[in-house]
Amino acid sequence: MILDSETKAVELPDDHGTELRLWLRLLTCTTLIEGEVRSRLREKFDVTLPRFDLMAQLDKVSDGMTLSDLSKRMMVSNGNVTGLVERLVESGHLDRRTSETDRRVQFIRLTKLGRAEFRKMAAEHEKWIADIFGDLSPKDIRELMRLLAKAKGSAQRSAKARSA
Amino acid sequence: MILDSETKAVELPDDHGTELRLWLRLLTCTTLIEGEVRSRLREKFDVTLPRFDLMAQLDKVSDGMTLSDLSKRMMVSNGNVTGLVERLVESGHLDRRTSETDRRVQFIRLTKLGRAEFRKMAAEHEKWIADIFGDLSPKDIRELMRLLAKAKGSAQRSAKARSA
DNA sequence: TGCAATTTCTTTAAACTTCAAGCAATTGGC
DNA sequence: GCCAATTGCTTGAAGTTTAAAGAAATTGCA
Repeated sequence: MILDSETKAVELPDDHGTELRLWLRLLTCTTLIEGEVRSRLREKFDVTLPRFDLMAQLDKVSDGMTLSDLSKRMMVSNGNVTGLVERLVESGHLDRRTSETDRRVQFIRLTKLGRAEFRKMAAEHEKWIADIFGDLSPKDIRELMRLLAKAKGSAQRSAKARSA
Repeated sequence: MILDSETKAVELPDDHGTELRLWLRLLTCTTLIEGEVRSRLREKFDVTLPRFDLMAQLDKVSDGMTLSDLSKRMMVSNGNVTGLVERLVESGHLDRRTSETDRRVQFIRLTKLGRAEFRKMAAEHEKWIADIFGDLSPKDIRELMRLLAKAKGSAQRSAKARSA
């Protein structure tokens, strides 16, 4: 143990091991849960996770969303969304129509079928998530929410500093 | 607001909203950081995240690892690892040799080049992560570690129960 | 021993993903 | 109005990923 002049424990200047371990744990945890959700979606509804995620974004709004909005909210590339939407229009879950005022813009909406199917899946999905986090107390959840918000803020600060 | 007989706020029996919000926040946080790490790896070292992750697994051991070990540790499919290893052998970062006692098994190792390049990247990577989590106090980190461990355990319990 | 089950790895098809380049439309000076 | 910059979206190439099926080798048990 290393102590400073006032006899408090201090870190070595470049020991960044704890942050790295935190990141690996965060990643493991997310990957584990994501894999579980992916399996269940495929098994029960024969749907992929990206499609579910995209429909989840659209379910939040009634009047549709542009491709750019979707890619920002899903934090994936534009080209990615183009392909996903294409396949979901093909399967009858989505509906696209071009903006009247800006012919570059496409508004994407859930069709009646798409919304109905999504709602069924979402109800199950919510139960799965509740079970997956079932061992956490309400207090644990509040603390995690708080600390993750702080981590997110920190990551955004770091990303912004780099790109500046 | 719903109150129980002792006048404390209670949740509706199947309100699983808090767990869902927790999951979304966890996912957002991880996606954000992962994207940032991916960008920096590409920008500074022209390497993809999956390749970095694979080399990170191999760097932990001196005598190599089988493809199955790799796929378990990375939590990805077997076929996925086959392709990644193939490309990394091609580029001279990895080395494969067949087990003498079991001809199905391939031991994969970092080459001298591979290890040298990885070490350089890893040192930078560790600093990036430290910066990304820079706003968190040591106590925040400890708490997050603890709660994520609990979440992981809970998720594993849930996954196991389903597959049983 | 014999052979069914298991394990290790590869292959295949389809989907997902990013990045970079490019096209079309709009916007914002001037 | 003109035109450079920006915005919204698509395309193409390369790579990653999964799920499923299959090949090869080993194991275990009757």
